[in-house]
Amino acid sequence: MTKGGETRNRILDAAHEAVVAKGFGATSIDELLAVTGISKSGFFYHFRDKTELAKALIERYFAEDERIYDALFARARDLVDDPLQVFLLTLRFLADAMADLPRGHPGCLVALSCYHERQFDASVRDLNREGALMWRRRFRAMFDEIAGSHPPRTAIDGDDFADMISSVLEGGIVMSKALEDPAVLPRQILMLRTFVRLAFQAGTT
Amino acid sequence: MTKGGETRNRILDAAHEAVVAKGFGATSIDELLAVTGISKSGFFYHFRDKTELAKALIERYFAEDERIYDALFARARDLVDDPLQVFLLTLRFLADAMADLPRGHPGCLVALSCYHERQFDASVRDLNREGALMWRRRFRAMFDEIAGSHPPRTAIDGDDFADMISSVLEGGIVMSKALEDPAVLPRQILMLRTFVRLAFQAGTT
DNA sequence: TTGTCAACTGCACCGGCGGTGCGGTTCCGT
DNA sequence: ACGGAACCGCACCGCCGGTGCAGTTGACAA
Repeated sequence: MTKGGETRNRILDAAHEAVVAKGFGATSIDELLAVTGISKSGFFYHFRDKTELAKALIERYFAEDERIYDALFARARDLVDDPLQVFLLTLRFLADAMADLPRGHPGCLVALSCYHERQFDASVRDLNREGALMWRRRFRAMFDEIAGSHPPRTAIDGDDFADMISSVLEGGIVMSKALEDPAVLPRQILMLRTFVRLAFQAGTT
Repeated sequence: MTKGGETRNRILDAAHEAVVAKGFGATSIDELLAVTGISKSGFFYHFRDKTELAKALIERYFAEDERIYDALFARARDLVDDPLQVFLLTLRFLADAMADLPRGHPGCLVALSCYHERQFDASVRDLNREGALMWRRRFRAMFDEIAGSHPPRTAIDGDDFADMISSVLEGGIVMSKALEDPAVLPRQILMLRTFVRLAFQAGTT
């Protein structure tokens, strides 16, 4: 990591913390300068403008997101074999992980960008879209794998199923925030787990 | 309606349109003045500050939201009797209504407030919480009514079920925006319908 | 008819913020 | 010894949220 890269990361760290806490619009550049101890010129050396900061933030967010899901799925695959059980266990892990966050999920940058306080340019929208499609592909693959051995009880479109996972996660975060109750998100993830179970399992357990 | 009330509403109309299109932070007061033709002093005569504008916007949004759901449920109750069928039909109506919006759902003010571009004060948070609880009560009542005649296939908490409805709606809006595809939201509502069907119906249809 | 009050207008001004421009400095690798 | 990456310092701009205050208009009530 070059020295420039380190500074850039320090700015991104500070920015991420402030943005999830207060939103992008309410996070001023001056404030990030104060936290990181960098000068204004230094900031604009690394980022052309605030929008580019947002882009970098989202890119980093997706990378981290990928890493987390990979780890969660891998852990579940180590413990069970059946694709359906892998997915159900992953959702359980995810719910546990969300429940362990004392102040709840800090907020998803995709949703934050959608409710763009500032009108972002096309590149941010494309980034967002690509991220959402990444989720769709991931969960869609899982759906196909499960459906291979467990015929769904009712006709379900794979993409719709995949989007449902993302929707409940995004919606769960929103509802957790709105209700000011961090427990809502993990409980919603478990509801999603129930849905998956009902969709694929013949039994009533 | 007094003259003052009319002007206030005109401001709120303009504000609502701009806010769902660009976010709260990106909507300037000056811009609202230009659209409504009112003076800056006039604006601040009606609203102490921008936060109070947000509050008024959210209050109006909830009132409209209540009205819409009441109408949807009433229409469904007119057509079918069984509580489960009423709910399934309502979800169908809702999906159709969302599909009819040419540019998709413009965005929910609750989610917008949660991803508060500006840090809103406690009163806005309370308003948001009250709105989310309103949803919970409404859908919870529906759940209880259905569960009375249709024992769920698996143990489901009523509040979690109710929040699931809100979550999928909120998440569906986010995913629709992220994927830049208005069709995602209605499809997610139909997925939700599938979930409700699976949760309560013994048959596999 | 006069007074009163809600509902504004017009204008000057403030501080914060995003952003620009530019000249200088420090330090690291070659 | 030199060039370039990685900054610092500072002056300046325009927009925006917000304040303060004096003045105007029109409806309605005494």
